[in-house]
Amino acid sequence: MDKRPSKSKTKCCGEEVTLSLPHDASAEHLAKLTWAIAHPARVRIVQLLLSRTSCVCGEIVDHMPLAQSTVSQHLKILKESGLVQGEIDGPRICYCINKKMLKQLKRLVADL
Amino acid sequence: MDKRPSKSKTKCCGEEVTLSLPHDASAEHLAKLTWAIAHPARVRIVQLLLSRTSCVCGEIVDHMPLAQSTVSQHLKILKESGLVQGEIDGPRICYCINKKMLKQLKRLVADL
DNA sequence: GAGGCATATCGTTAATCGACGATAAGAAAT
DNA sequence: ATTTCTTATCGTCGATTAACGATATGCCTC
Repeated sequence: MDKRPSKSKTKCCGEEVTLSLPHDASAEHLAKLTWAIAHPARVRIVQLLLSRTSCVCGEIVDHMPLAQSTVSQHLKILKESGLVQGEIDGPRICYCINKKMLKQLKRLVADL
Repeated sequence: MDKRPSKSKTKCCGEEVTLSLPHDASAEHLAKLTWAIAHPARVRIVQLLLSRTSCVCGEIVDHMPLAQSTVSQHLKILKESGLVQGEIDGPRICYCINKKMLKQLKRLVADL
């Protein structure tokens, strides 16, 4: 997105209003993190992972009204956001919240 | 979404695992609120509205590399989420953050 | 009432999401 | 090595998003 000429608005008064907001990579970051939990199923998964002290795996599927493949996709999204980590534990995979990322998300939202 | 038979998983042990998570309307609510800011442009808008003590309007367009109609759509989404309110101010429209909603969002995220 | 701005809405398009079933891949155990 | 169980990926489909330009709507001013 934002593939357009950027309209860099020097306007007139020499104030150099490059883009008004300070480039803000944090905006992108916040958007990415919030997007990860911007779906009821993913909120549920996060809550589930938090309620169980640490990791779970196929249990998640049992606790959701969704097909295994769908849950897997949601987990992938959560992993890509960094909010969730998956570690191999024998034949199954053990998911857990990345506390550091969660804290980051909380901070970013709190600082709004 | 969630148009399927709900798979209510009584499992076996009489523990009545209806759906594991307590119906949680708050999950939906959180998902809805986070979805509203799950886009860089919308994060920007929220930040902009917060930086200016209160309302702004077409200024938003000037500060974003997006077409007016696109910004308008993002504003619509933000309004629908309740995070932003728009009040008519003569010929133009004055947008401002709904502090109450923002607080709610912060609370929901913080309580994760 | 006509003309001007400021916003909103409409209609379109390409891209992405969310869901599924079916199939592939990986590790443990037989 | 084969089976079994668990998870990931593929391919599909309908719905939704994000973006645009063009057009409609609303309110002031003249």
